[in-house]
Amino acid sequence: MLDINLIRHNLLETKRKLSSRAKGLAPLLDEVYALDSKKRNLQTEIEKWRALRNKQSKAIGLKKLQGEKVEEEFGALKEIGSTIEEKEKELANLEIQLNSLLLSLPNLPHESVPCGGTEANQVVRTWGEPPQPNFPLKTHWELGKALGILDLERSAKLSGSGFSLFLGKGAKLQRALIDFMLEMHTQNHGYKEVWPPYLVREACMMGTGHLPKFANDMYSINNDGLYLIPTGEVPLTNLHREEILSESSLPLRYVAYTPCFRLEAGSAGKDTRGILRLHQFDKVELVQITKPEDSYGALEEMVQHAEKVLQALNLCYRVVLLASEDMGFGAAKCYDIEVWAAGIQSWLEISSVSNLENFQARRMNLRYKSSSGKNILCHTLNGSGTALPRLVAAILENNQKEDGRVLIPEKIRAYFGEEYL
RNA sequence: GGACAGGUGGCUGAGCGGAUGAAGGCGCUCGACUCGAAAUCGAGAAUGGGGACAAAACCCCAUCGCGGGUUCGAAUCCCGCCCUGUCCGCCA
Repeated sequence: MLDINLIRHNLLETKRKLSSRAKGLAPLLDEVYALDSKKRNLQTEIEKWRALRNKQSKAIGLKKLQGEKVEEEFGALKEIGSTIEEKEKELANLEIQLNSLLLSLPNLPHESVPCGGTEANQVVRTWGEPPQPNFPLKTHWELGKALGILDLERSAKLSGSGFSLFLGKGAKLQRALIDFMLEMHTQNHGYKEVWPPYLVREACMMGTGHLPKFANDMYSINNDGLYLIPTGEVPLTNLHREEILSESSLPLRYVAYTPCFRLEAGSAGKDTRGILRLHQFDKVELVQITKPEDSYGALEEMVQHAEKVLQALNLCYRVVLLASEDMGFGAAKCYDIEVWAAGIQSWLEISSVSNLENFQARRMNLRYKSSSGKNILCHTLNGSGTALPRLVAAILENNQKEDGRVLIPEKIRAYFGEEYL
């Protein structure tokens, strides 16, 4: 959520920044501005009436205590009461309009973010070399099927398209990769391991910004109003919703393995082969909660934490700084990490690391008490460290041998136990 | 899922229709005493918002789990919901 004070005092600047994300957003800010001033006028008026009522009610109480008659004063006060009630309804209405508008606006891009669409994305660095063996390369779904570790026919039988089913060594590989990544982030990068719920309340989804705008992308439980998490970011970031943290506890670093559930309503027909786009997939997620002045340092750090995973697995990747129009809803700045998949000859987005600044913190009222005694909104960051299906796809396709076997990266053999799939 | 008991400031805990934004205690901050500390004494200290202002002081409003209702007036009475605890049931 944007800071209403920013819109009040720097309307033009805010409009300019927001416009770089998508066309048509600037007029909404005019609307916010108008609603807000209307709201404040009405609020001031109501408060004057309330002050009057409080004063007179108190006077009645005093009189009554002294045994004086007070009944004749009730009429006038009752009238004030109904005036207030009427205006309060009007105010509540304004507030709902204003709030739903504010909740639907994306975050402002950081000044270092390039303006434009995907064509303006910048490759920041590339690591490793795409493998170029001298035999025809198979895709991960061909390899998975041939090795008997990935059965997409049967996952469709169970759940329809957009699900995966790993068997035997394929299943074990999932477990090994999860374990490997959790160990790395907890032991080397200072994250605290968390095993959170995968169903959360509506308030959590509001807090991270997945609601109200993206209800159509999520699975919900109509029995009790809970939502299946689309990413581990949701439970991790919401851990401290509505809290005032102590300054010394920051930064907080959390890592969790979770499954992720996405309806993918808007992506019908995209990435239909293999396991590149699923309704349910697994991910190791990193989250940091920091002081405002520390968040951009933390962002660079987190990208490197995710990179370490790919480096350890010896997978070629590149880091991309996303342009303003390509970033997610709440991000002020975002890096994607794309891993090379040799079989399908493509870069796969395997991690997305974002600084949300105080966008989520404002929604979830997440603050810390500074040494001066002030309560200050925290900054929140999240990033995948990393997503599993695309990691598996990359390992399969990049490490395949001519005879169809797949070499297990050395660093996870301790977790996996064998040299080949 | 059922029954009962609860939800009040950083914590504990009183208040159960009016002068209470909230007693007492603990903790915290500042000051006095002290060579220093402890003890003692004094003072201060919630959050959000609006107004005014260069800014602060200041004025006002809201907030006692959340949302409604009754009332001139609600932490207090009524209704609904959420959460916590205990017991019972069910269950991995």
